[in-house]
Amino acid sequence: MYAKHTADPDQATTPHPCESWPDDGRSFRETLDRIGDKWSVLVIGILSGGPLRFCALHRRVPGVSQRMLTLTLRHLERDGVVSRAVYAEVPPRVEYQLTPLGESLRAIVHALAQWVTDHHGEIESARDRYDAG
Amino acid sequence: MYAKHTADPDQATTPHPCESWPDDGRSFRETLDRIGDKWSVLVIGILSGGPLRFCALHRRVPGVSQRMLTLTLRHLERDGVVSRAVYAEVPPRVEYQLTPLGESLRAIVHALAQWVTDHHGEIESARDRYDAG
DNA sequence: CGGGATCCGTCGCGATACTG
DNA sequence: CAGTATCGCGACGGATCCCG
Repeated sequence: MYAKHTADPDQATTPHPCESWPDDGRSFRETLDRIGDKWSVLVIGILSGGPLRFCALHRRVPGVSQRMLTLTLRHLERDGVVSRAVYAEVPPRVEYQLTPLGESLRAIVHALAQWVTDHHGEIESARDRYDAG
Repeated sequence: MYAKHTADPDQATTPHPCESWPDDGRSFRETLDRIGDKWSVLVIGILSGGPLRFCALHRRVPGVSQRMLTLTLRHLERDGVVSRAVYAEVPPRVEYQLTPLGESLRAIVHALAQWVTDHHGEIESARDRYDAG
């Protein structure tokens, strides 16, 4: 809206992609919506321990429904983050595991898990303080 | 709702032998729902560049409505990630900035931003491949 | 066992209008 | 400038049934 007042692109004032997102955050959003949706991070974190079958995965994400787990896995598979291996056996077996692309997310997901673990108490007390005041 | 047929509160007695998660994901979810919601990461990333007023923030997250920006900021404030400073002036001025807790998220948010930037192309081609096959 | 299809409630989220 | 209030739609997500 207001970016017409000068011919000079304002990229000179953006040293880090974080403070002023490239593409104004739109291309970020597309990807972020996958990584940041309700279950993706949990699934990626769990799969970082090794390949798992659907049921085992389901057991380890307590709140998720089969539908959402299926959808999450489909999205992650579409984005090339997890791979799906079907073994034509009886009973049928399907194993999911991280692709190299997914592996490259491990550090971030683990850092996030660590952060949440470390600061969960702080956040809870912050909420109490906010709700009290 | 359904836990009437047994005296055992199953939600607290599931010692998941989780290989990769520090907990079973419940407390993780509570916090993750805030950090991982649609706009929080973008807002935190932008605020990592320094304090900003509401309008400036709004301008830097083009897709967000004022309503969602307000709600996001309220949630982040409640969780102690963002602080809100009101200056009783005319015109009114409100500045948002990261708290120390929020600062501790900078590295993760930045890493996430970097990852998205680095792998956005991979993900797009993965999607094309998936949609084609 | 894995998961697609369907029904359906909830609410996230945007658009709009109004206040201080 | 910095919000709050209200409305409404569409996506999200759970429950259920059913098939390979």
